[in-house]
Amino acid sequence: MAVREAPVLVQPEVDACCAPLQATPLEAPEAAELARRFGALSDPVRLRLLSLLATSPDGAVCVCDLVEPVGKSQPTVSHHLKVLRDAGLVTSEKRGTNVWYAAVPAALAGLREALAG
Amino acid sequence: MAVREAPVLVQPEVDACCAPLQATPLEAPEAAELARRFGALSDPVRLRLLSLLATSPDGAVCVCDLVEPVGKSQPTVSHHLKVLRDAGLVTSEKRGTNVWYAAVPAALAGLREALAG
DNA sequence: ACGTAGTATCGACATGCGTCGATGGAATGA
DNA sequence: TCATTCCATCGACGCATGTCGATACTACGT
Repeated sequence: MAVREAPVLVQPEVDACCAPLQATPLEAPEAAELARRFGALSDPVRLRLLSLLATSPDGAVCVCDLVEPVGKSQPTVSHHLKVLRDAGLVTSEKRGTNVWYAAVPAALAGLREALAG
Repeated sequence: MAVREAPVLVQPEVDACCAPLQATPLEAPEAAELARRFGALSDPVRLRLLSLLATSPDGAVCVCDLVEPVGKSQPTVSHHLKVLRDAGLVTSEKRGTNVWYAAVPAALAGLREALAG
């Protein structure tokens, strides 16, 4: 928890998954992909982690500073971060022995559009 | 599947669950509630059902017209509709022997706000 | 009263998922 | 070289969830 300098993580490309629910009836493949992404948001621990990243003034947070706030074991936090990363909602970057995570705003925007009216 | 007159369903009150993820770090109770709602969107069948309701020109669809499009058994469709209703994303109304379901746009808007940047 | 059609519920099964302790692996400092 | 710190992976456990067939229930038509 010592003072560290937060790196600025590169934001990955994000592919806009699906058309809005209200546009046209969702087909099976689109629905599966959207469900996978919303599934990443369907756990309270993951939402809190994502919120911690999104509200970080530096834009990135070290894993070591994520474990205590959510009150789960280190392996559990690592697991959830992996789920978020696989869903494209966060990015990570190794910096020495530390790993920094950052939210991907464009990915959140993409999900928002799927819910657009 | 005969021609039926679609009723206009009353839209229920929706309580704005949570502040945006980017506003302030999500606390456990808020996170649990948000996760519950996103969990309702984490299944492809439910997303397709919701999309069918949201794209219906009449604003409401009879259950009997939802079973075939999603390709699941009637009990399974009934189960998913219940999950969506418990999450406040859809409303239902009995009309004779039929039950009509409609999307709740305000609920979708609430989730969109939680993702707002 | 009786049969029929439309939904919801029940019971059961398989699978997925969250959780943790233990372990492995990489990078740093002594 | 060795110990330490940080993070990811593994293995295992219990619980939640998606799915279906069978069944119960309600409203309607005859």
